[in-house]
Order: sequence, then C-alpha cells, then structure tokens
Amino acid sequence: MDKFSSRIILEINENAFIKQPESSDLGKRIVSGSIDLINEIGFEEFTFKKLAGNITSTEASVYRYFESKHQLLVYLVLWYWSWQEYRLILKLTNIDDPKERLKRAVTLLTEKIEEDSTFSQINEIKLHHIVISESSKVFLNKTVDQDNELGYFTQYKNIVKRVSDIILEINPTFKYPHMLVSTLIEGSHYQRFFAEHLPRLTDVVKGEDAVTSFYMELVFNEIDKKEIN
Amino acid sequence: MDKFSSRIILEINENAFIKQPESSDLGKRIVSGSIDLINEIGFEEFTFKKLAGNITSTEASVYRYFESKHQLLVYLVLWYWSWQEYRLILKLTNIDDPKERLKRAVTLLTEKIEEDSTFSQINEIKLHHIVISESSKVFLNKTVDQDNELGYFTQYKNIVKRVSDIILEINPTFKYPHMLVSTLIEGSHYQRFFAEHLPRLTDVVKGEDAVTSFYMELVFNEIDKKEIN
DNA sequence: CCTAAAATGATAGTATTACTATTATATTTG
DNA sequence: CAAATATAATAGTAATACTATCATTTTAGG
Repeated sequence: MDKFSSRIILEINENAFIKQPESSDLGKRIVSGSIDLINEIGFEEFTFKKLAGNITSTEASVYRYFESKHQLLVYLVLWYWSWQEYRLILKLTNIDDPKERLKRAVTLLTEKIEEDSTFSQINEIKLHHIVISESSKVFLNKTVDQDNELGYFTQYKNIVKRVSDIILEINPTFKYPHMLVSTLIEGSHYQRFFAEHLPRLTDVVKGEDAVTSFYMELVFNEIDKKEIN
Repeated sequence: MDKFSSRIILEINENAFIKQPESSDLGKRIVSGSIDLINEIGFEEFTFKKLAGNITSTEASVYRYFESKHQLLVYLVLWYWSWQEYRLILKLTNIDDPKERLKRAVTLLTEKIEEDSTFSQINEIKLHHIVISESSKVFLNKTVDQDNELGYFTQYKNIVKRVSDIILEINPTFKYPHMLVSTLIEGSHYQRFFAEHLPRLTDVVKGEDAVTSFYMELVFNEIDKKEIN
C-alpha cells in the first residue's frame, strides 16, 4: 500500500499544446495513439493523417490539439521529463546520505524502464523508447533557441540541476557537474540505442545492466578522484 | 614542410552516392554548397531545390549525384569520419606510449576544429558543425539497420575500435572501452551544442576548453581506477 | 429537458517537398 | 568531328504539412 490512490496529472507547459490533451477523450487518444505510432514507424514517417486513421479521428481534429508534429513530440518529451522529475523527487525523499542520493539518481536516469506504471493514458515503456531514439530531434533543430524561450527544456534542466547539486554536495570543488549529468543522461540513451542497432559501439556484459553499471562507475570515479586531490 | 603536396582524395563508400561527387565540378559544388546550406538553415529546412538555386544548377541534376537528402547527409558524415580516421592515424604515427596515444586520440575526438584545412572542396569547420547538430539523425532513424548493412557506419566503428584498443592496452581488464569511446565522441558533440544553445546543461570554465578537459579527465580517471583494483 | 456553445467529423483546398521523367543543349572524349 | 556523356530546362506526381469551411454530435448550464 504505497500508491497514492487519487489520479495525479502532470501539469505540462501550456506552450506545448493548443488544447489540453488531458481534457478530453480525443486528446487522450491522440497522446496514446501517437506514442504507439511513433514507436512503430519512427518520427520521420509519422504523420497526423496516419495517426488520425489509427485512432478513428481526422487530421483536422488532431490539429486542434497540436499545431505540428514537432509540438506533439515536444509535448511527449516534456511529459517524460516531468514524470522523471516527479519520480526522482519521490526516490530521494527521506534519503539523507548524498552518495546514496546520487546512486539513486544515476540509477533512475540510466536504467531501462521495465514496469509499465501507466500514468493515465501513457505507456511509459514505449515513451522511454521514443525518448531514446527521437528526443534529441526536439533540440537538434534550428528552432532550439525559440523553443528554449518557450520553456520546452525546463524540466530537463531542472533534473540536471538537481543531480548536479547532489554532486556538488559530495564534492564542492568539482568543475563539471552539469556536463557529467547531461553526459550520463544522453550517453545512456545512446548506449541503449547502440545495443540494439550498432552493438560494436557499446559493450554488453553478461549478468548486469552494463549501461547503468558503466555510468554509475563513471560518475563515482570522477567525483571521488577529485575529492582526494 | 610537413604537408604532403599531392592532393589526397578520401575514398567514400560507394553506397553513399549515385555518382562520385569528386568526379566533376558540379559534384564538388553540390558537396560544398550543401555544407554551406545545411549549416545555415539546418537539415530539416534543407532541400535539393534550395541547394540547386544556390549553386546555379537544377534539382534534377542534384538527384543524379545523391538519391535523397538522407543519402547526402550520410555522405557528408562518412566523409567526416574518414577524415577523422585519417587524422587519427597520422596523429598516432610513431607514438609508442599508449597513454600518450590515448591522450592524442581524446584530444582529436573532442576538440573544436579551428583551422580550416580545406581538404578539397570541404570546409571542415562547417562540416564539424554539421556533424555536431545533424549527424545523429543519420542513425536515429528507422533505416539504421539497413544503413548499417550498407556500411554507412564503418569508419565510425573503426575509430571507436582503434581507441578502444588503446584503452585495452593500458588496462586489459577494463570492461567498457567501446562505451567509453562512444560516450566521449557523442558527449563532446552534445556539450558543444549545449554550450551554444542550452548552457545550463553544460559547464563553461574560463581559460580552458572545458569539453576536452572534462572528457580527458573522465577517460583517464575511469581507466586508472580500474588499473588499481 | 432544452438550448447554446463547444467539440468533432467530413470534406476540400494550398503550398511545399521529395522525388521521376522527358527532351534539349552543352561538354567531353576517342 | 561524331558519339557519348553530362547538365539544364521543364513538367509532372504523390505525399506532406498544414488551413478553411461547414455540418453534425456532444456537453454544460439554466
């Protein structure tokens, strides 16, 4: 009995949609349908027309919720990072030892999402897959500065800051906390993608989750070393 | 007097073009024009029609060299990694100490490309920029497995293998050499992008190239630690 | 329960993209 | 100089990424 029984809705930046998708049945079908479809065919092949076909609606109706497929991807990725920030806070609550806090944070940020907690209409396993292969397209884009002003990266930056602060608590003289955290987040995504498609760019070690083990080791080596000097 | 006077042409995988762009004036204009244009407007906005306008040719003519803009990006990225492999080999020639070899490799893979060596019609500074913001789109794609079979990632994998082998020479029991190398390559690209657009995801340290310093430290900490245990 | 407002569906239309095809005109090569 | 080859000019197509309009259904308030 540790689940909060009332439904929690994550509040997402209003710039990331035209009409709140949580507010209607169609909105929810758009979100869950797009997660399924982007997963299946990839973001490049994904269109609102195909989505509409899958959820028995129309292209025009989808456009009432999201002004473009870019905005929809932004919404999904924002949702993911809001959810991760929420999970991070929960996972660190009442834990005082900074090393234990860091350990928990690294695990959360690098591990495979296995259980489907099905927060509302969102399949978190599939969404994690999308984040791995598509989320960088949100910022590797000429609109990045505009998107940044709209607050599209706030949650992501918050997470990086939270974990950086733990690192600085352990080692206040460490010069590169943000680099270390963003490296482990993006790095672990790449490694999972490589493991599936380009295995010679990664290492698979039997009997362990090599991705989490590697980044855990990396992070602690890096900040410990500095502690000694 | 350390430049080889004869022109060197990098041999690029034949699957990455229809007609060898090195073979004609138009081909060269396509390559250099696309580097300029992708840099300027980004890969999403880039079209063969716009390119043709810039280089006073026609869309149809561009299509005789590359079957799609995806293939053109593949060509550019392949060229970049061929060039980097060539530079890596040069930089390691006659250097025996594995730690010095590793140091040189890490510098090469993470540093900013400053001088314009202008290998043929290619502006390496601009191409480096493209690699930073666009190259992941080559593999973060549903066609990745097919593209892998066509050999589009061979040079990249070769570089990762070469550097991994140096790491294993220094520490033969290190479990994650490929992860470490691909992390530093992709990580350094992200950090340079973040420094320009999302500075709160990185750290800027006065008086040093923080990106290279960070990854250099990371790599040596990681493999040294293991050496002791 | 009824009406007005809001949401959705159905349909059509536009500019642009990502190509392919055809023919004419240059340019190169033997 | 002729034949082959490369490029330009032009046209055309299916799909994409939207916008617009109007009819129909659903919902919410009095």
